Amino acid sequence: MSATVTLAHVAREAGVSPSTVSRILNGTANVTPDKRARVEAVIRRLNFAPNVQAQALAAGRSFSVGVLTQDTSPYYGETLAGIERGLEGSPYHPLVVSGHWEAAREQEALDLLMRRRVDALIVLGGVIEDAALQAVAARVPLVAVGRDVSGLSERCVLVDNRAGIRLLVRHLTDLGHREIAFIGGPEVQQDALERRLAFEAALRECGLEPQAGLMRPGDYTEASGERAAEELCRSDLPFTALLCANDQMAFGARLTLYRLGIRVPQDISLTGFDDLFAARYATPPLTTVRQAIAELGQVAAEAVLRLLAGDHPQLPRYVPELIVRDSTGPAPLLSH
Amino acid sequence: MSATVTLAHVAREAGVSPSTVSRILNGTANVTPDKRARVEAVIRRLNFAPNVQAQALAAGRSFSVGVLTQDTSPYYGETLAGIERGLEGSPYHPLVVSGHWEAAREQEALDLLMRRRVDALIVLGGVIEDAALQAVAARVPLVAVGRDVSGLSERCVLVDNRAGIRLLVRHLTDLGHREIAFIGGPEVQQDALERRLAFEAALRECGLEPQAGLMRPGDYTEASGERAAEELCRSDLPFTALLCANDQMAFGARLTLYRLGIRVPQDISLTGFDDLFAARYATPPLTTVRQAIAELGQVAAEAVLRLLAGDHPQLPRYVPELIVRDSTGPAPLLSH
DNA sequence: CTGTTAGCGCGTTCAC
DNA sequence: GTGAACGCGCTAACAG
Repeated sequence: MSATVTLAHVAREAGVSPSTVSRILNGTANVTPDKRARVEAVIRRLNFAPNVQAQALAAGRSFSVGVLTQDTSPYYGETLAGIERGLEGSPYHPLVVSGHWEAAREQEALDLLMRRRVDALIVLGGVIEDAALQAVAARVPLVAVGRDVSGLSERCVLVDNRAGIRLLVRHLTDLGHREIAFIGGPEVQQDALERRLAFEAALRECGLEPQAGLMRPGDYTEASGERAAEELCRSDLPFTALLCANDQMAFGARLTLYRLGIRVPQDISLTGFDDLFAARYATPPLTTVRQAIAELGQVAAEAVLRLLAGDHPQLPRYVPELIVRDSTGPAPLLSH
Repeated sequence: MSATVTLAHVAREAGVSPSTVSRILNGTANVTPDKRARVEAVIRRLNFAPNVQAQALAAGRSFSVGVLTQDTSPYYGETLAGIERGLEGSPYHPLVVSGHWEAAREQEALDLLMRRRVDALIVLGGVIEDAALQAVAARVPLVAVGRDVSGLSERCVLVDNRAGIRLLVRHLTDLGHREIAFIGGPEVQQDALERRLAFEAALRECGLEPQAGLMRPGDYTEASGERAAEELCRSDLPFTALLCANDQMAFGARLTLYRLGIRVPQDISLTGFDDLFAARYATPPLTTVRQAIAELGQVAAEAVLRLLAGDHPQLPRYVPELIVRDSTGPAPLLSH
């Protein structure tokens, strides 16, 4: 059990003071070339690696940015990948904790991150009150993704859910669909509510009236999409298109349609929202709205770095893009 | 900018010594009820949260376990979810870093984790030399998943790739398939090599001879499966089943088959390996081998906790299970 | 039971 | 340019 090498060991071995070693490590001041060479040699020989905890304690910064995520769905997986990429090259590293869409657990996660003295925070969604986020934002730079935190709007990376849903509805009505069913997300979440409202509004814009019987609640999971689609198909209300509030539910719905022998898109057109990586590999490939999730994560990370550097970064507004694939087609004559 | 509250503040405010506060925090020793009550009140009032860095430095343990993962594929996503679950309830938290399947970056990741003084390590796959892992294993408890590290075999959570592949091949031959194509993984990875060898062996067991023309290399990504399937279909060698070394490549291959108008399973039977969450939602649902990935992660995490507690946990051996879904069916008369 | 004294490993003044 | 001394916030002997 080789005892850990410390900066002091290096100093002694190199015949210099600890401060000198520290200076070389951080480039804090000039050091004679030969001394520097000597120290660097010792560092390599002893395989010295500075204790980050000690550095953090002494310098007052931990070089870690806390990330409050929610679950392990592909959605957050892709966002985290973006964050990792955004932090790459910087001395900062992400410390990820899940809140599981429960205010209490989100608060615990935030507490944990604060106790670990993260230098900054990235918040992905969540249902915790804005006040709690404002509180932590008062202590460290904070950027939120997919959620508009009151009082911190200029620190939020958002997509325009309204516009995205409208693109889908337009696309479907252009194809001749008039009876469009809808599976929504958990409305405790901002975006889920926005998408449902946007769906109803877009329908009206197209001269159609939302029908309660064609709208089912889901919770953004595949299983809920599967179930909701079942209910919709069992009811006798006819529809030729099924718009799901996110891709995962569309995947679930796809399974139900497959089981019932309903063809996509010949019998029913199917759409999602998010453009998860998997959407392209669905059968048939899923028509959806691109959120560029990974990019959102990366942008958030970069914004955090700027904040940490004392900047006041301008967060870009993201406009969703319609991605037409094979899961949508002309409306059939209503028959099933 | 409310200055951070320290243990010393609490002590002063409560009229006790810092040690007493520390004792109450850690339950290190008995304290008079009234003193304890007084201190706890102050803690709540001041909203005191101990600095984990300082605790780590003083106590010599950081309460974090490092996780070396590789990429952000669903495979690792599910494993990480399992690890998180396994650590839940314990005072330990995961610190995740990606190695991107490059020895150099994996080494960097390990260095980073050691500098952060993680108390233990969980290694997911990777291509770094065993020696490097043995080196870190000498400093902290280490558990590896999906990789057999020489000298640390009793610390490795493994699945029997041979057995899994054999289940698939048997399943296919039982269905009458004789011409089975194969898309393999990157053979720098242990499991990919094992699976390819197992495929050839299983074929022979069934009295069939592996045909080089029906075997294509992939890299475990959807895109590589897509491409490899294209090549296979363009070649004039007939086959009635396509066995992919993992689910993701099967998803990619599925897209190619869809594009070419080849029906699954009527024209070609398709199989994967891993049983990712998404396998059940493929169209048609994918026949595959269950690895219980999330469980593997959880088991690894629990093993690490036991090691940290001084135990010598016995890691269970995982036997893969064949999951028959709709992507496989009787072999058609060769025609396409 | 509880306060006092030392560090944990490093960064950072401050003088030299 | 460089070393000595001090402090970051907390835990752990050590006495009492």
